[in-house]
Amino acid sequence: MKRASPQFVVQVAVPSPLRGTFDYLPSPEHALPKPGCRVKVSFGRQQLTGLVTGLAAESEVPAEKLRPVLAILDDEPLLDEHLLTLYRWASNYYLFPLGMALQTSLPKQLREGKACTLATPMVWQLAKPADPESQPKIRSKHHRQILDLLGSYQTLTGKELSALLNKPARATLLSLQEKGLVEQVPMAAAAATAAQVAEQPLIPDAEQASALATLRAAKPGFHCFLLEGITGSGKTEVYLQLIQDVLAKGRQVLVLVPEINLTPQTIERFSRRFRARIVAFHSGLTEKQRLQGWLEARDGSAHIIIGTRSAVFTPLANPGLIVIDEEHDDSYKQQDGFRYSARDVAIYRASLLKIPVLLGSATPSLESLHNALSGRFQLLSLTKRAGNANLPTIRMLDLKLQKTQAGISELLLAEIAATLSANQQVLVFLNRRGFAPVLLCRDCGWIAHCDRCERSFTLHQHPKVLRCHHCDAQRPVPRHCPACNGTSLEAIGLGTERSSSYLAEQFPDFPVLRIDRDSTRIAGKLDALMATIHSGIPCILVGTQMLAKGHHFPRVSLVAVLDADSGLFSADFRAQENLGQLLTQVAGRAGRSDTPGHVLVQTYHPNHPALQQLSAHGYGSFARQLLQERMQGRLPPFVHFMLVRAEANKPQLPLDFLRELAEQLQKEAPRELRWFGPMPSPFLKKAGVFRAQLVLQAPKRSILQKLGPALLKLLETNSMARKVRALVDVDPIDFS
DNA sequence: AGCACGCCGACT
DNA sequence: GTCGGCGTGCTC
Repeated sequence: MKRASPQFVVQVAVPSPLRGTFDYLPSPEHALPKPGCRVKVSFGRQQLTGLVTGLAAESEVPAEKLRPVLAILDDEPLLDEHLLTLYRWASNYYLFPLGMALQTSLPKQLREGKACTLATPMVWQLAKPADPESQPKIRSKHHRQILDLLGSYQTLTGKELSALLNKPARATLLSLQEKGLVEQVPMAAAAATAAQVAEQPLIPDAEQASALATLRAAKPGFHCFLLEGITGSGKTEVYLQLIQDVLAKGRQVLVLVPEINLTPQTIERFSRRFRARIVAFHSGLTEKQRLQGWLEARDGSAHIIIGTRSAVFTPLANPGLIVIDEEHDDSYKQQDGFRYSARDVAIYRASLLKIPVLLGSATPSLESLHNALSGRFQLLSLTKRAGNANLPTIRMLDLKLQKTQAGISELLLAEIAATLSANQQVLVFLNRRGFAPVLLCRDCGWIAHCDRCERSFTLHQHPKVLRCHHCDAQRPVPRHCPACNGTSLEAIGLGTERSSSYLAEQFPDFPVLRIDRDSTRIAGKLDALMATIHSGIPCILVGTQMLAKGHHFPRVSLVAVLDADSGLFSADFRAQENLGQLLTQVAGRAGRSDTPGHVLVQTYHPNHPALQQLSAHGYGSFARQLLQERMQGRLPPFVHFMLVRAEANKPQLPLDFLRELAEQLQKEAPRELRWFGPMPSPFLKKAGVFRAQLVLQAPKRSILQKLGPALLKLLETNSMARKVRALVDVDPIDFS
């Protein structure tokens, strides 16, 4: 039966793993909620906070099943139409439920349905004089100081003023307010006063100037630029000067950085340059601060928004530019749940917003490089180091000709000694934490291994414990072999603890600083280590990737890579790309000031073409060569992957599940689709769960995308669906 | 996911 | 006798 009056249904995305949105009736006593507003609804037996994604004239669901919206939580949309479209696209592209995608990137308080009426912070500014002729005289020094500060900073919060003056400012402010000299205004209104430049930009060199000229010459609208600039070439200066242009037009800038780069120093560099409201989303924020930053970005009072992966979904009132620093960094791809790539989402967002996006890296991903070389992105290059610093020379050190102890060859030992006595610092890179990756019984061959992951335990000495690096399992170190009771337990292989303690023995007069996830677990420890390094005293740094990214070590003149070989012969087709990026990034730590640096790479394969190319011609040429190989091997970025993984507590279930899936999917599969599997995952068992996977490959993303809905339906209707946890990873980077 | 219903085993 | 194990069903 038809309804008498026109009736709308409200489409709501709720935080549930179920796909699609759910229809509700508008509540009779309220107005229709607008798309983008949060609502409270009953969902099964629970009450949830959902987001209105649209209104429809009618529902496909039988009318008697429809329940009313219980409450409307926002008068005005929390998310604008653009952001809603972006979320919808991402949910669709990454085959992840919209309601849950929304949930992962909204501040917690908003997810939980709390009101978002956080008071806009008030700031002080100079009042417009009512009568310029009759300015009252300022006698108090304290009064004068405050007026001067407001004169130069334009707006400041009471807290900021107190901090600048180093004493409470509130009483003085109130008295100045009484005299009509200062006034308090909400932050948002204050933002109308544009961001300003606080520190003069550096003078760009010829390459920077040319990159900037290209960036500035671009017509308004969506453009994607790839800034390929070697370490130390001044990419950040290019970002800053472009950001300055955008701020001058009164628009906001979103800057994405890898987690490891979001340090106080990065934020400080931006705030030194610009007198602007900068919001940084980092892990140290309280929920209240996170919400505050989110709201400031949304209402436009924040000019610059810096954040990691999830910041790509920050609402922006007036966006003008997106910058993605270190665009090759794997941390832009979320590895669980909503498996989106913040880099790709950012590019799509820029295209929706019709604004430019600037990707920067010393070691661009092959995806971006391919886009740049094929003309989809515009390529900008910085090939020279700023100032008089030179690029370090890279030398291979053939381990076949050398004796090693704790992974360190005699020749390297001598180089380290020479560097230290020349008052320089040494960086030793080894991408493995702990003392040794294997504990072996020499008598019977027993190996300490984690039965939840079926992988060997890593032996740690500080504290002395066996740890599984794939789950959180931990065991005491046995004194006797548990299998044969023998005493010939031996640590096999190499970790940062082992190399650093050996180096500490060899160089007792110099500090040996180990920098990895273990040694920096305690808050403030990393800062303390960094302080020692920056004091400039000769010392040895031993560390993992943590050392390779972001930090500048001006006094390091020797970089040693203990083991380059694991990246050369890996089954993972991205291993060489990652090795090249890692080696180049570590090498870039050396010789950044006036001391020339050099890099020693220990390897059993000094003539491996990848290493040769890298050391002789640098990453740029190495990466272009790899692209050729990827094209011939029909690998990304020339084809695209989608990975379906199944997990269960019995070894056979995931495989059976995927076999059934593959069989049914085959009926729908287009000709261009290729299959790999189903097969057990290379990393068969993780934290006690057995895993299998099916990889789909196609020459175009759209082919995989078209398969999405059918795939999801099959995952739901699979006869084993209740016993198996299945997930889809679009554009996966981790196949293990 | 989250929650409830429902039908079988070892405990105060 | 019941407390609680987790298989199964459902969510506009």
